[in-house]
Amino acid sequence: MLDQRIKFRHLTCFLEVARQRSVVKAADTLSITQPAVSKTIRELEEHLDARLFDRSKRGVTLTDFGKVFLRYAGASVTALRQGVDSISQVRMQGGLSINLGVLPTVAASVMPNAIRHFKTLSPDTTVKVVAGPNVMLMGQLRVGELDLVVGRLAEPDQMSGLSFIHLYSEHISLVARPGHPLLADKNPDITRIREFTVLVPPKHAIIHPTVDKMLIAHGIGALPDRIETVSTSFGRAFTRETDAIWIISNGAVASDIAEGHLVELPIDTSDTFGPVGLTTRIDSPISPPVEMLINAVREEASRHHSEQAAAKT
Amino acid sequence: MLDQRIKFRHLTCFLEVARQRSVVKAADTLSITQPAVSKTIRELEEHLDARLFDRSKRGVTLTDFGKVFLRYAGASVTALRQGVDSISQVRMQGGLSINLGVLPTVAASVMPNAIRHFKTLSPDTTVKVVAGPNVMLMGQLRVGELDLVVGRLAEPDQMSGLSFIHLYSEHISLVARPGHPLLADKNPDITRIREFTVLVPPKHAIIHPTVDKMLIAHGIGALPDRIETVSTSFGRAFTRETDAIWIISNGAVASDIAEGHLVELPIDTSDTFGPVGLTTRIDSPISPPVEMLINAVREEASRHHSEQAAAKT
DNA sequence: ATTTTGCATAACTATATAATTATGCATCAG
DNA sequence: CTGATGCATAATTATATAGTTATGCAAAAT
Repeated sequence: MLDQRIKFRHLTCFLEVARQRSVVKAADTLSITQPAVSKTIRELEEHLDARLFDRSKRGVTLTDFGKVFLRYAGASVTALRQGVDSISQVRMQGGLSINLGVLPTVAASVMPNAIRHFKTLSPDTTVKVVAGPNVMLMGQLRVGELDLVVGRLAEPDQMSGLSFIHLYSEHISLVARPGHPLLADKNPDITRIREFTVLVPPKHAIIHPTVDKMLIAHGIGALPDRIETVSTSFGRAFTRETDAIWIISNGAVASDIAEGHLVELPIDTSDTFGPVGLTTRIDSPISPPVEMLINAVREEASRHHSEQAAAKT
Repeated sequence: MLDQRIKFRHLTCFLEVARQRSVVKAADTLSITQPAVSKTIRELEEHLDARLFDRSKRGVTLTDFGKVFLRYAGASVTALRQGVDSISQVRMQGGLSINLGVLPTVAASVMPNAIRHFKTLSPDTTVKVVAGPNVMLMGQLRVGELDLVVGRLAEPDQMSGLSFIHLYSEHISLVARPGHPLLADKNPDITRIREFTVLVPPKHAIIHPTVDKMLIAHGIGALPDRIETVSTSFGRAFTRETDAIWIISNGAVASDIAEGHLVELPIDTSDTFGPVGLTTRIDSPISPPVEMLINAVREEASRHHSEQAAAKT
């Protein structure tokens, strides 16, 4: 049971004594007298009903209890400090803000609902949504310009210092407009896509290497007539109006497929199965607002996913 | 600046009022009178120099400040609660313990040093190291029996509810004893490995599908003479004493290769490049001791990695 | 138009607190 | 042996606290 009488004074004093391994020095930096420190520590020990320091005549050392408690005490005061800080931040800027990077896969599927849900929970937090090539987003995330990036797991060499939270997995799809010539055949020869314009992800896209591998695995070499694009809005419009074939992560076109605007080509893309999730920095702790957004995205993703699974049956 | 006079009484009272949206109800559940709650909230507001609630005649609502502060206040009391809990845990069990799952890749390379380093930082924390098939370890992690699993990133479908922190990436190696017949040729025909006994990871190993794909890509079908094993000690001994070829993640045999006990076959395994890292649960927050261990592993991994890079030049 | 609801304020009281100074006591260095 | 170091304890004091009861007051409900 938590002793309500514990003040932050006790914790900061404890932390200072632990850091300095000395009551006298701690008293000095805290600008109070030595007996005051002694007494404060004793109070804390009484409240916790555990000895935190071993006292000797040559300084003090943490007991096992103290060593353990040290971490939690630090976390506790840090949290409160952040709380006080963010209050003044709200006062100055008129609100908190989250900077969010969004990759194409989720930009149109999971994220709109997730953010909508988050905004009902926390309407005063400004969410800034940034789209762009994943290399750029990961760079910004690492530097701290972004708090969170949602999308496919980036290539290993870009992941240093970053943490990945899995949401679901998806594959890459080849889609075309309904009534596309290739679809006339029930089991079309997939190498025939070389006869058409193909929209492919550009070099810097996460799925580029995966797409390459898949094409090779299916015996399709270099595509003679190709357009490289990241723009799903362009890809969507272009594919619906021409005979072009669009190679794109499934999430980006899932709703279009469901609504019949686009049709998936019958090709085995199981090799392209890959994880979609949330990427964050490791070093800086996740702030509560970001944590709330993460939860909202996770919830929405699982809902979204179960819907998709249901739709397939 | 943090007001030292803030007590946990203030925070818990604040949290309760925020939760109930009512001073009267909060007073009830806290078993004190309504004016006491009013006063406590006012004190907290004075200490923070910010209004936390809008008072109306139909309950109270959080202000923007209050909404923001709420999260941090929650985090702060949670941390202290955990601290108090872990003290009693230490008292009962005579020490904290971390349960750690270790996959073969890192069992012999990164982890020994990492844990040694961690023990110098936190000698009183018992570290229990569990090895085993990854499916089992991931299951235990999800249930809470393990706090952390270190190794290759598991297949997407096992990653739900888990978070992955990238450490480095490695590929899969084909190794044999020095002086192996295949090595007589400078550029041996790799399909000839079918002529030998091959040790391969079993079905439930993380790298199993990757190995399968690689074998197919190199035009090697089913292996006629194969032994499936997870045991690196068996694999190591068997490979050194016979003409068997061992397909195993590079990390598990890196030191043997460096010391000349085993030799890598010259085969392109770049497709098998994959992330190695730390897997944790998302929902339960990472406790300070586990966080320290994570840092120790990360440090050791980057040191280890830079050494490897240096060794290659 | 009352009554009820929900919170604030005031007045009061017994404790608790947060310091202080003065002092004691063991250990360690010289 | 002596003094310095480092912490604990005691005595003291002004202030803060954590509650209490009693009361007020505006909005909402009846």
